[in-house]
Amino acid sequence: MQAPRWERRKDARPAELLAAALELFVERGYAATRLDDVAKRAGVSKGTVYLYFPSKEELFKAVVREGLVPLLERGEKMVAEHRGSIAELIRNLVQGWWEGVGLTPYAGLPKLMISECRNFPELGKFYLDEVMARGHKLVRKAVQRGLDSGEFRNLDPEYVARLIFAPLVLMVVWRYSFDFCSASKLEPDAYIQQHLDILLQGLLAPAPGRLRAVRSTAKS
Amino acid sequence: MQAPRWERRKDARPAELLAAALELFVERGYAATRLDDVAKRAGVSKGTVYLYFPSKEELFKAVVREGLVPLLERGEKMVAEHRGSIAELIRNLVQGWWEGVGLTPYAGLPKLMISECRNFPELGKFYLDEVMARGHKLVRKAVQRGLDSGEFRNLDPEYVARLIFAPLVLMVVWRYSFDFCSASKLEPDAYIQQHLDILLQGLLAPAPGRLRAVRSTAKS
DNA sequence: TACATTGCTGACCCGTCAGTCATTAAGTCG
DNA sequence: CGACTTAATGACTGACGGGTCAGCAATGTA
Repeated sequence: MQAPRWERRKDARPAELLAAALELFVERGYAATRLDDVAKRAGVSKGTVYLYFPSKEELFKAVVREGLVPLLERGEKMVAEHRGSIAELIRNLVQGWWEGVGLTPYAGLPKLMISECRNFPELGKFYLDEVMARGHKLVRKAVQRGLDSGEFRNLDPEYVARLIFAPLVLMVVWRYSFDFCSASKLEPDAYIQQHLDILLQGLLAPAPGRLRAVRSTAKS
Repeated sequence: MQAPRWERRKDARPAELLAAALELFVERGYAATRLDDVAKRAGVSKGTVYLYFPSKEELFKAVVREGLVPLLERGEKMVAEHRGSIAELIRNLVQGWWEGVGLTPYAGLPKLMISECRNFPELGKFYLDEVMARGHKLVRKAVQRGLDSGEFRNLDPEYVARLIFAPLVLMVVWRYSFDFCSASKLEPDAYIQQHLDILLQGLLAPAPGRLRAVRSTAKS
């Protein structure tokens, strides 16, 4: 009459374990997450974790892999297929990142990787190669198109690509660290719009016939 | 004839322990740093650490306190005493931060706090109140002066202050995390100059008689 | 030299947690 | 139902590291 103490659900376990692990890694960091807790949140015991993943490290890698690769593919498709102004493409990439990462539990991964990759260099290298380099390349390609067409003024696409996403990345890093000490008054949408507003005005080539130089006067 | 096994140096110990702790906390993070190693790097044994600091947590707090308060005082003075264009003031603040933090061992603190503050909320609150809020206020005040004088166009100084430092903070966070997995090709000075170049062009009010709107077309 | 003071040592204690494995019981088949 | 397979359990091990403290040795005093 009573429910069985546990059920056999071989197919569903890995996904449930990955979801639980993502939550806890993001909440507490890699080192501070106990596999007992991951198991409990997934509704199993610790031994079960080891039926599906050979070690804590492999579990971590699986979480990162499952989460971000599909999003990168979406972004690459956007760059390849976009027609129209590059300013618009950049707005769309930022918006897509915000919806696909910023508003999902995967928003915790940047902070997680920043925190842990120095103590787990193999994981860091994996994330750098498979995620960051690929994302960066995608954005740089978009910027390059803006340079080629003359829509943007003459700037280094390497740096511009970083500058586009730096405020966004830092925002989600923030949310998963300091926001738990003190509620942030930051309104993400307004912040993003203001960033894009300033950035794109800064990038656009001046209208023909008018140049305003903004030069550094700092020494060195 | 041989040197004594150890010497009494009551006055010098705390500073040496703080320096060793800063290095190791920055290298490995708070949780992963063993007090045995801090002691060894400072040339003493673990017991000695507990003669000068009541716990690992208090040691951590002391490190943060010693490092950043003097720098904030310098920045506040710069804002209060500056005469001339606000674009110039912002360049100077950024340059001062880069020289006083970015190029020193304290550049590791942002990554350290980001990594640890969620697991040590008391530390996070301390850093947020004593360091970040104070630094943010200082920058916001500078931006406000630019708005009041009409040098900048009409923007939210709260967000602008964040946008000024986001790329810089992320850069040092990077340096203390991913750079150990793969040498970065980033040239910090050029990156900073390009950031300021784009940002300040984005902030400046258009010359009278010419307006170019850069509006969002993304849906909400 | 004898004695007192105290900065410093390092072996030890004890809680924690990744990883193991003997055991248990859910599901399956005849 | 009984025999069998295997998903799942959870007590256990061993390593690790924060924190303690009894004793030692460097220094001061007479």
